[in-house]
Amino acid sequence: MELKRAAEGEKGFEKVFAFLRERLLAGSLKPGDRLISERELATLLGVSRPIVREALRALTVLGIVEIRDRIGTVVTRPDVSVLNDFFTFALAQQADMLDDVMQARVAIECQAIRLACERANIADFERLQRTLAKIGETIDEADAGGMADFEFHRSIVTASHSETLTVLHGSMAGLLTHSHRSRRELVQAFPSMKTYLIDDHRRIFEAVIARDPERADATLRKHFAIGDEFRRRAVVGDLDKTSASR
Amino acid sequence: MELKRAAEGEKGFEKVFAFLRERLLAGSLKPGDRLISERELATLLGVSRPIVREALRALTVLGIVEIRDRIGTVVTRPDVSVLNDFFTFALAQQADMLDDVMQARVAIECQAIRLACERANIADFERLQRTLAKIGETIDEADAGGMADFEFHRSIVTASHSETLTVLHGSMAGLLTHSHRSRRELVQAFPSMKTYLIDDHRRIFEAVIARDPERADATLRKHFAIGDEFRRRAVVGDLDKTSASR
DNA sequence: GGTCTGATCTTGGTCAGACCAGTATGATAA
DNA sequence: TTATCATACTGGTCTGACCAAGATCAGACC
Repeated sequence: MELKRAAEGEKGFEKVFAFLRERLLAGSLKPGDRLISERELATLLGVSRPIVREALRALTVLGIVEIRDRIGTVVTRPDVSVLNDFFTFALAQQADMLDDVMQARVAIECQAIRLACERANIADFERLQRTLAKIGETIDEADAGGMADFEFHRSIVTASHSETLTVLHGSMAGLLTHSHRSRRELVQAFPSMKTYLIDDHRRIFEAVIARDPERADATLRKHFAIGDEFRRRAVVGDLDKTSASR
Repeated sequence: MELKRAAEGEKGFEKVFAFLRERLLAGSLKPGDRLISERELATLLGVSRPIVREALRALTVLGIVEIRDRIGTVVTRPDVSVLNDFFTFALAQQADMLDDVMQARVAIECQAIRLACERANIADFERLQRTLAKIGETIDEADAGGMADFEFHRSIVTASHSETLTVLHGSMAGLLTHSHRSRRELVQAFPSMKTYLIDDHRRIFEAVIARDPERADATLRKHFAIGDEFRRRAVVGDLDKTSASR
């Protein structure tokens, strides 16, 4: 059997990992299933328990499996946290990747809003409306304001009813949260940004309500572009063109 | 120090993982660095070696470090394979996620082509031209044709010069490769699709050359939409009205 | 008879020490 | 100075053991 040969050919960790991988991919191990105990797995595959634990731990960080203390190991549904971890580490080692991640976020969100225009239901509309209102209410608070902004954009993605888009967006949005907040801090100093924030989001909302993908996409893109412009000016210290003072 | 408290508060695996995570995120451990040996790490953190190995293995599957036999553990640059693994597992357990992943791919690629219009250089143009030509040459071969198609789209993303987009696209494109190929198999049976494939890709190429983001995005979107349409018809077994379009 | 309680089995979590097989290095011999 | 070889590493793995706490089931109690 090639399966057995493969299991014998690889050693230790790889053997166990491959063994479980096959079951997972083949579908014989589905979410909710309990794996056999570590000891059984060890004797079954002819390896030691520490090795088995390595493999299980590997699957754990991949979000495939969950090790429950004194209960057993169960298969879980793939989770966002993996991507989160990945992007976190990736970003830490390449700070210049931040703009890059932002691009990816724009990509996801623009696609999401198109889908949202087609698939959003009443509940989605209501959530969008709520979060939009929240943006108006919290316009003067840095933290709450940033949160509201985040929630609004997340609602858009949720309304797309696309799990993959939601997952990807969620994993990146976390990293970009502080960027949201830093933008919000600018708002405090420069009231003229308020109109930008409120009006822009409202226009986006209206486009979704109108179920107009093209307009929604374009409006959202413009929204991001303007946000970029603000940040660019902030770097140069040239924020006066919006109001006065400095 | 909270750092020490955290290290003491958590146990075993978490302790080691958190310890390394901090160094990685703080930047005191950069790609290329060699970690101290497993034994040292174990005594340093007051845990056993198997536990250290669990943590190292976890970082390995996350693509953060690489364990080299009899050499040591070195920090690597985050790799695509993690996302690949994740999507593979995720897809295996939720087959209906395929269309969803396709949506994400469209999202990434449309954003990428916009960036490509701005940032592509001569080399990118040349690669696009080569892959475009390849599509024409291999139009009658299922395998080679699918590969050429894949390469063309990949070239677009590469031309965006965005690492994140490239990584995401790469991790999803693999899963969708066979979908490409199955489409190609249809080509064999229905020659009228040839014009669609060749002309569409050429139009996309021209839009990039013209450095027109809007047109490129729109053309690419249409390309995907038509592809969807073809697949839809294939399901219904109604592939004759190809040149009609909508 | 039904319910509660507790001993026992099992599970994950961890440790200590050991052996192997190669690598890297430095000391010794040519 | 160079070439060779012993030794001190490294990761890779195994064995066997202990702990704490959930799971289970038998026996005691109501």
